[in-house]
Amino acid sequence: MANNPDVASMNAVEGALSAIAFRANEVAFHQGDRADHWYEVASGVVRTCRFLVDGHRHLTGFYFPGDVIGTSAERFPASAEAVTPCTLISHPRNETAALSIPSERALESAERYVALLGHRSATERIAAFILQISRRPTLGDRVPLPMSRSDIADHLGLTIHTISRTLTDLARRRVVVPDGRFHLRILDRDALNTLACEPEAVTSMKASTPILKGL
Amino acid sequence: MANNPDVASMNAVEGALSAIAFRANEVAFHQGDRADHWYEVASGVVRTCRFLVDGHRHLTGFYFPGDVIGTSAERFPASAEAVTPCTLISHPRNETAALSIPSERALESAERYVALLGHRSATERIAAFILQISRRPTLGDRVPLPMSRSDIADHLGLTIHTISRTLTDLARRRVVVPDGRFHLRILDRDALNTLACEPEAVTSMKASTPILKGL
DNA sequence: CGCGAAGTTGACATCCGTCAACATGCGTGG
DNA sequence: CCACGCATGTTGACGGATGTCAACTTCGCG
Repeated sequence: MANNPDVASMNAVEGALSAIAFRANEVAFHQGDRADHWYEVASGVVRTCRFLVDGHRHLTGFYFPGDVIGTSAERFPASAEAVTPCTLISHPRNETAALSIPSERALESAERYVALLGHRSATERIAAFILQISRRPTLGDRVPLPMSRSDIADHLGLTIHTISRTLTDLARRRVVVPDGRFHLRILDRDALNTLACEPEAVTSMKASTPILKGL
Repeated sequence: MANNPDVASMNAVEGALSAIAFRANEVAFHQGDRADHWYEVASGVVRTCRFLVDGHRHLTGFYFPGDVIGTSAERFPASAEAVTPCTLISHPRNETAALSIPSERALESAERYVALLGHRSATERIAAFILQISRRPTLGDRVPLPMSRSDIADHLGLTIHTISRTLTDLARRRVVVPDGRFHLRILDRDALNTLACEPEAVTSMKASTPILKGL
């Protein structure tokens, strides 16, 4: 329902584009579905989910306006659900160009993600998460956080309790404070960067696990 | 040095193949190098590593004879080192066919890996790790474990102490026992499967993080 | 006003990392 | 053949971070 002609015309290069609106928590597509379309977020926020047999849910990512979903494989490796009411533009999957580059990017971000989940504390994960969101264009120090604690928890591999406690602690330390119901305000970006200490890969090194033990 | 003509001829479909031998801990290629060749493990075991600025090492995978390395991207996302003395067959990267499928597979295994690191206990990770190795063809219940504890730790996001303790515990419970210096013997594969409880993704589900809480 | 969902906070338990001591294996050199 | 030293692995004691359980609060909505 509620098509959005403005949005649809934004990218109307070919004829077959269509904009689809979703209510919060509606499912845009399911994991395993044939990916004969890919999607661009026009408005709202989307999450991609995988459900594991042990009952856990794993959110592989959040997608904001301008982001694209479902370009990397022949079938969707995760389902997509609306975090907020949102509009998606669906693109038929015939332009072959859209294939390899996003795939590499997906792999790259997967690797960064692995590093994040590997051995990092709750504070580090949350700091990195906030910074990641804050880094998208046109955003200043006011970071949207439209997803629930449970969504964040399932994305970072933590519990809602730890999320809550850590955010309270960051607020007490005046690093990021709540700003309205669905936003955070970054007060001390340097501190946040230090906390996150992004584990970017370096090209060469001899050290093993212990941090600069005997060096 | 020490080329292996038997191995080199095994796959000699084109002319430009070459087999290269490496001693244990030698580096086959570095992270960031142009991937104008890809490699097939002919003998021995190889690990792929990423080094993070915080001094941690992250092993993205282990490769056994028959496995291929470095097919997914234009530049190697990780360096490759010999775990044991090994022989690699290098293939020039011109056949375009080798690109997209392995890339999807890499992404898929990355996602499984993320699920593994997400929220799973040391025992679950180690059980899954052993099962993963044991699953390769021609292996029975005798699982090769040629890599050091430190390698396993850096792969699973644990410490060598936890690895050691957990293996001891699994042996005490008669699930897997040491079998020679570099092998394990699986005594109770069912128990191992239960412990690992492979978090295979299912296609639909409503549950959130808590395991079947109110259902 | 009341109810349920979501979030916060506290008490407690548990897992795993850290520190430290010791054991084992292996190569080198006497 | 043994002595020694270093790398690797094992084990124990301990503490801290985070999950679990439970109580309470807040918010949105009828």
